[in-house]
Amino acid sequence: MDHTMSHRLEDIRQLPMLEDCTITRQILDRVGDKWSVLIIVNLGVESLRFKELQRRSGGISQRMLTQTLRHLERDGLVWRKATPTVPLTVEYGLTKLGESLLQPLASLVEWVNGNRGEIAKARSGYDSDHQDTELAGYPAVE
Amino acid sequence: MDHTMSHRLEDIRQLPMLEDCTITRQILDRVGDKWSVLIIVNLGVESLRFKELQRRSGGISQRMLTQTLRHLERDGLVWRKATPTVPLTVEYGLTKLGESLLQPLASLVEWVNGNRGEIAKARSGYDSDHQDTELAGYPAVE
DNA sequence: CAAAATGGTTACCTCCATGTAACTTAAGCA
DNA sequence: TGCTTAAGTTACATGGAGGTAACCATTTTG
Repeated sequence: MDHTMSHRLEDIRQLPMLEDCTITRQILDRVGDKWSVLIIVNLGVESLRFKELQRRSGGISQRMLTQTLRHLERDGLVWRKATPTVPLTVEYGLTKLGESLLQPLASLVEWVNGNRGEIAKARSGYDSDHQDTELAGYPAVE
Repeated sequence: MDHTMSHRLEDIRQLPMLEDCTITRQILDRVGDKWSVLIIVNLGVESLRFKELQRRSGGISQRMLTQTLRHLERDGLVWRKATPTVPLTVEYGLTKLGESLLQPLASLVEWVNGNRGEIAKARSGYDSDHQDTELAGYPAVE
């Protein structure tokens, strides 16, 4: 029983759908942007008002927070509820769809946490082998 | 038995590690960049030489392909094997670590594929509610 | 009276990710 | 002679992501 390409995931064959797939790229962009994941995770803990969310998302500006929230809301991951008090009260939270994204995100983050050491090792190995040909300046390691 | 915050993932409590965590951000950047996931997926199918990898990664330039590969190699996700033939022969493939990332990535891509419809619906709903306040020009939907 | 707080919007600036195109080396081929 | 190939590197240009700061309305607090 010769099976040279043994333990690859069977999922893999489906993944190349990604090439022509605009929406997948857009969601990956969202996952990759500077604030979305952090916002989603914070709202995953509990629903929050704008300012409180900002406080918990260390250093995000009002502009970026609104922008990020608008994107997430547009994609149906986050809901927004404004109460016309004075001053205005606005609450944000995850929709069902947003919550369903927590699992895949957690997989990713857990992968990083589980492989932090190996990544760091790979990097310092690579760096000492390539001291000359510098790669876009990473600050050493870990 | 009152448990107001019922069905949240327990993982969530671990996730905020992400805030101070440079390396997580770096890996998310990689996931979010334009080519890394595509390259990883292609190499997930089989190891490939440079040109063949380029052909399968529709439209990537030599410059971006080398750059992306160098980053992935540095992080220990991809190996590179150069054979000093003439012209030079170089083969790329996933390391064990790289292969172990396929699963989390597949989760994400599958999430997108499974929720494509709902996302599209959310977007058109949002857009018709906010025809005025335009969000960074998305091209309609799906 | 002035400052703070809430939830934004708008204008402006900068840096980096990405794209394009030319150049390289050594051999094979017509 | 000169074109092609493989696997890059280098220089240059650009769009957009992201940061900073000012401004808005209204009410409460000092």
